[in-house]
Amino acid sequence: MDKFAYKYLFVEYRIREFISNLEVDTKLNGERTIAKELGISYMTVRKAVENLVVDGVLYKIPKRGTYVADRVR
Amino acid sequence: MDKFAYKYLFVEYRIREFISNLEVDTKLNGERTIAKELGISYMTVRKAVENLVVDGVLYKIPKRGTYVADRVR
Amino acid sequence: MDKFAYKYLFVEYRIREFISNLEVDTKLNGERTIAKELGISYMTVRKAVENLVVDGVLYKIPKRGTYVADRVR
Amino acid sequence: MDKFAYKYLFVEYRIREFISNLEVDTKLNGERTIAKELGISYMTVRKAVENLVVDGVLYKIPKRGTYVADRVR
DNA sequence: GTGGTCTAGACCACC
DNA sequence: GTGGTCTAGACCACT
Repeated sequence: MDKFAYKYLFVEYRIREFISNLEVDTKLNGERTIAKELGISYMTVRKAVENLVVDGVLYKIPKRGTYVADRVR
Repeated sequence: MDKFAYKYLFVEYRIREFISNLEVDTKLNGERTIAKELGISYMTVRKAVENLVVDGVLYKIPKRGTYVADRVR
Repeated sequence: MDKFAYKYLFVEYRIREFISNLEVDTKLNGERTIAKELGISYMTVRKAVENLVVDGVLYKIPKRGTYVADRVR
Repeated sequence: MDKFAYKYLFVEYRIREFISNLEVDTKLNGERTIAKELGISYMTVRKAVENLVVDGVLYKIPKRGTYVADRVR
């Protein structure tokens, strides 16, 4: 983790790793749950997820959840 | 439209009005189409739609479209 | 209040009214407090304040608060 | 810069880097100046700065300037 | 000079 | 066709 300039880059990496085995449209755990799992703050997870949405790796449906998109590599 | 300080506020109002009759998850026209319909630039429509996404009124799935969310009013 | 198409327009009106007597740079109550005072949801206040920031009537300093700006008319 | 998927992510990174040594409430250069310095368009800088404001890293006072917020790291 | 809005195009990746 | 990014200008209000 030391090699990441920002924590959220680390979180992004971990999420990418985690979802690489998942089907497209799989629902992820909530951001607060992920935060607890990684022992990291909610805001950091929020930022990481947001970036992954921008990257097209995840997509969000408000009030429903975050899902694996089709640009997972 | 004259009563709106900014065009994007006008666009927000028009979209809110338009979708008030629509079911959740209804797909909207593309942003470029909306721009043409309103005789307004694409980037301005993007800003309005983005605001409505922040408000939880719409949600976007990248490369797929923009949809009515469940926080309409 | 019936004459407002959206609640947040009503809230905007009330806030404008309230701050019209205040000095520039006066700190407002928190958005959740305002929500309770008006008996209205936090999200609605959030939206109203956001619009007033866009209008230059209020400005926000993250983690610190919302303040009366100099465009109060 | 090549390692960033989008220019605005590069700009975000550069600004984060730049302000990491600065005091809270330090005023940044104007967005057009930053754009020229980085040889990039004004609207792209605006998007990056907007993201950093959402992140709580910067805050803006309209017509006055952009400042370092207290959530720097 | 500042942030804010707006235009009228462009190219990209993906579906 | 979709959303997303980006450009290179413009005009505005206010400081």
